[in-house]
Amino acid sequence: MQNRTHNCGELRLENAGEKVKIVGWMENVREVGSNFAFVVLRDFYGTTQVVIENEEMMKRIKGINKESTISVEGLVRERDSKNPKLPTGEIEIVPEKIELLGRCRYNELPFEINRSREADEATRLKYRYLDLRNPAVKQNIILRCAVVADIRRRMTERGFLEMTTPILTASSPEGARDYLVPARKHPGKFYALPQAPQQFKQLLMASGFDRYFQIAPCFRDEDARGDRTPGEFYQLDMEMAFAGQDDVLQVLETVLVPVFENFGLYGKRVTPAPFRRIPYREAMERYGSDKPDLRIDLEIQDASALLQEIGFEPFAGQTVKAVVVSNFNATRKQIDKLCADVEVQTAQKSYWFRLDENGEIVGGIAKFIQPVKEQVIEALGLQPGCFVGLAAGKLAVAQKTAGVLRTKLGQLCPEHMDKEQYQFCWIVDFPLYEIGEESGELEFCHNPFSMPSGGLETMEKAERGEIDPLSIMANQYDLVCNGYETASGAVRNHDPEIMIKAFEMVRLGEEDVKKKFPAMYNAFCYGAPPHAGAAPGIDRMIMLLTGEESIREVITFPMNQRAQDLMMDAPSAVTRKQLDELHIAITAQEEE
RNA sequence: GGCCGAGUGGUUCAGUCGGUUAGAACGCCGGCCUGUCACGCCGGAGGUCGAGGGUUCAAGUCCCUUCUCGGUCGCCA
Repeated sequence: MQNRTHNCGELRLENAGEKVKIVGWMENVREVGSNFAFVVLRDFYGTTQVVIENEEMMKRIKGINKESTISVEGLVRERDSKNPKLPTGEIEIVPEKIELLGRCRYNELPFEINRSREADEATRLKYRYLDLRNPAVKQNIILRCAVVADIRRRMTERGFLEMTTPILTASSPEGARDYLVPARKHPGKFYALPQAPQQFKQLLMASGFDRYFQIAPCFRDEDARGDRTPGEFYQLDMEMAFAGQDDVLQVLETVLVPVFENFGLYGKRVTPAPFRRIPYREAMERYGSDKPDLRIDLEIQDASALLQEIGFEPFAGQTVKAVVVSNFNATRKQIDKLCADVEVQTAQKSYWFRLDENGEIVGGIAKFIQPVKEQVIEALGLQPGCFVGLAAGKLAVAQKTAGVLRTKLGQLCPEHMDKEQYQFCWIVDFPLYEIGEESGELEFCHNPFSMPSGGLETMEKAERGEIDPLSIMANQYDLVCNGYETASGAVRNHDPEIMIKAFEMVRLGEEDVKKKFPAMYNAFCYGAPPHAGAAPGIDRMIMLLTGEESIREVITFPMNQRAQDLMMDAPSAVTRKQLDELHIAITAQEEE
């Protein structure tokens, strides 16, 4: 027999008596007698048991290290003792011929394949090809393939064309740090890897493509987080011509809900479309975050007027935000841990007190609350058994701290957080401008591509000083799921005149627009369609679908926190000749 | 770049107040075992306690420096 007749996951009782050939990795050998053993053969599809019953085969097997690849030809036989936990647990193979296909030269591996998830992460990344042999690790990647295929089908069905855009492109003047690529033919000049195909997809709209999408690689030279891989990531980049916010939201809702229902952990427990739309300011006020976890039923209340003047120093003259938790029964130890965690994450202190079962104010800052007890109970709607978490500071700081407090309190109280579901919402009406923390001047809040709400009229009013620039909203939206930002998009600014006015507000002008976005500015001067789009992050979506907390678990070959590929040893030094060709001189060299 | 945590046989960890020969589980090697499936039983090998310096009669343990990994803040239009 040349090729395998079956894979390791498909043989069943009805195959008994057939002569077959299977191939795979020798996962384990269980010797249970002098010339009697069970060999577990594993391939992509599953595992199948091979039974060794004579001296010849025993010798053969003993000469082969585990994790070698072998082929086994033999007869399928019903097992004497079946294993109901395995799909192939009713049969075994009685081998006539065992061939060694690829020898594993080591009898000790960096980690045990089936327990690789417990191993040190750097070791896993270095030996990622072994880590991926673990079916539990491989499963996330398989799911990712299925999800991407499903998204492609759904987008294509809706008339979106999948188009690729350049990977070597121009450095973009704003946003994250670029990855630069030296241009051999142009000494001193550089390509950049795109942070997103943003400008290209908008140019496609100007070209008359009506609906575009791409599973697009994006490159940003920024530091990693648990939910953010360094270097590169993928997004479902999409854009629609002659379309507005409602069109984009509707497409994403109808594409993503079935994806989460079919591939997620919680079946049909997915927010039905249309999702709630929460204005940015309201989200900050009620949830203390622009990516609220709506699985938590707690909301933030304002307690500034109530608590500012009670003589508790940290509250004096500050905005005070409160999170009230009913039927609270966590321990003192848990509360202290909670406050410590909040402080680590926000660099802000948080405060608390409780209204105990007897209606007494106790714990934390109780003695400061005591004098205004009745007003506090009334204003915050407290019942006996309530816990009140408090944060204070300038408005944004108090909101953000209370937001973290809210999330942690939700996670602490199962009664207030129904975890087993996907809760979606849109955050809309982001401010177009903000006062930059360093500059103290007006700056773009998010990105300069979004259409200001109200368009030209709004910008003219702002120009004449009739409205505060800070009150201008952008037609921009984020998709949030379970506290993660899963997509970001906008109705784009396709009008050169509005673009210039938007730039003028931040002390830039026509020349700056032309310089920063020459292609887009010029293209839009030749008749551009109104258009809108968005970009859900694929990696984060797979995290949500698999329940993984580390983004590295859903990427085939991830880099570590310091943006190194330990398996390929990237980044690495290059030869002098390569550098010379690229007209690159290294001025400062790290000790190596 | 700041802060927090971790680093001990191949792997995951324990190691008390500084005190005898640094332990366990899994893995590996050898032996036994004819229905295992996380097989079992017996025996064995395997350690520069991340690195360097210091305190001490004595350091895995205390102090200083440094490296590495993870988390977090800054950063991510």
